[in-house]
Amino acid sequence: MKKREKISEAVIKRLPIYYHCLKWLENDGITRVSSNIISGMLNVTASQVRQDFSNFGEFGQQGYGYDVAFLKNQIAAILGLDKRYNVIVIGAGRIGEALASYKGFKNEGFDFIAAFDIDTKGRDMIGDVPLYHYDKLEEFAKDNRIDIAVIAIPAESCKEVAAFIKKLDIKSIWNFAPVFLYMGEDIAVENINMSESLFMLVYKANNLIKEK
Amino acid sequence: MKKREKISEAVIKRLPIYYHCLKWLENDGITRVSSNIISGMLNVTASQVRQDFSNFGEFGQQGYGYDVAFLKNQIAAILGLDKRYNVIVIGAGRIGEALASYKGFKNEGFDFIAAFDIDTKGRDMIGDVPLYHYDKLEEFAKDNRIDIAVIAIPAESCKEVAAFIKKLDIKSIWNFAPVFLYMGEDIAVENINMSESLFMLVYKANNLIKEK
DNA sequence: TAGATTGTTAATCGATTAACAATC
DNA sequence: TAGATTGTTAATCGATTAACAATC
Repeated sequence: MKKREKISEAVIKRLPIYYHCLKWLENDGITRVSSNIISGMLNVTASQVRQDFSNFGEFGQQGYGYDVAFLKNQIAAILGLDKRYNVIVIGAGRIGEALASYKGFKNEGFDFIAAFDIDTKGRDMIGDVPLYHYDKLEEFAKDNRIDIAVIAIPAESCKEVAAFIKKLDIKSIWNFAPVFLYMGEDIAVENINMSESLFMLVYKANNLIKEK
Repeated sequence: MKKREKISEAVIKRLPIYYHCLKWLENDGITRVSSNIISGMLNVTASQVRQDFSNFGEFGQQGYGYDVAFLKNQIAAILGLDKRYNVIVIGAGRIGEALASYKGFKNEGFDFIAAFDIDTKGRDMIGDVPLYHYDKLEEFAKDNRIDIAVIAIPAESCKEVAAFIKKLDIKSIWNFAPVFLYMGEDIAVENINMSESLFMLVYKANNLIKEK
């Protein structure tokens, strides 16, 4: 992997898309692909595909294209998907429950090791994941490596919980609370903002016909 | 509202953010705001704020700024949030259940009127929303106006269900299946792709220290 | 070899930022 | 009026696309 300068957000956003595309090709038994074919499968130009990849190294061969399995692994490595991650969920409401119970994450390298809530409602598990009172989080964090904390609680307490997560020295927050969370330089945050997405959908639908 | 040419995605993506910001100001009893203050609250420049708004009209006053309530309503109207929408959920698994049960949408103008699944598991409601067998969808669509269909099913059947939704003449799809759905010009789609978001998070976390 | 396709440089396009006249 | 802040034009910055030499 080439030494990377500063890769733009736009490029990074496309990496998971390439990754999925390559996984799909691999599942189909296809071993070889060109930037042109990728361009046809996704909403990108062939030029963009080559430009994007060349940020990280030279993964292809002139006259041949790219080896699907090799390229997939390279992109996985760039994204950090060659490692496993320990994940906890804060908030055992419906969203927290859905996330903790979803079986698909394990395949991708994400192990959901615990869930926490201020009210466990008598449950001690959600799906296969042990559920603890939120009070136990600090102790749990001492005894376990936690890579990612999922926030799945109402907006009100989101910032407070995020600050606590930072204090526990967890480096990544996946935020489902309807709040745009910005935590500064030394902690990674991704916000899933459903209502923003829903509003965008409505805008798009209302402007379908007008656009040409 | 000014006659709009072609507004860029980048601008549209910021509208829901402005909207939330203004709602927040309004709740706080603040009646007046400048582009400079908005810039301070969000991750945008004052210039960008004014540039964005001016795509749709002249909402401010020199020397004064913007009236919060007025601006909020203008943006709501641009997004189409001045109307109500009928929503159905396809898939009564954990995600579908979480969405159908979430009370917050009603406030924003979204009425969840029904859910459908190929296996209702003996339930006839999820939350306050009636649950029907998927077979009943076509009939239901004849008797009811459906503005938005939420897809909350596994990846495999997503495209098929999406095609059926299109056939029913529903104009918007909010897709939670882990598939990038592209449906062409005459139907609006928003994809909530959780695994892409999770991958981005991992990339960000792995590149925190290196960046500067 | 001839054909195909990469990686990269240069050209274009679009979005963001800066600046400022207009004006409340 | 003087100060503040808009809406807009021009300048800058960055990302996308096109083109092509290198080479498998």
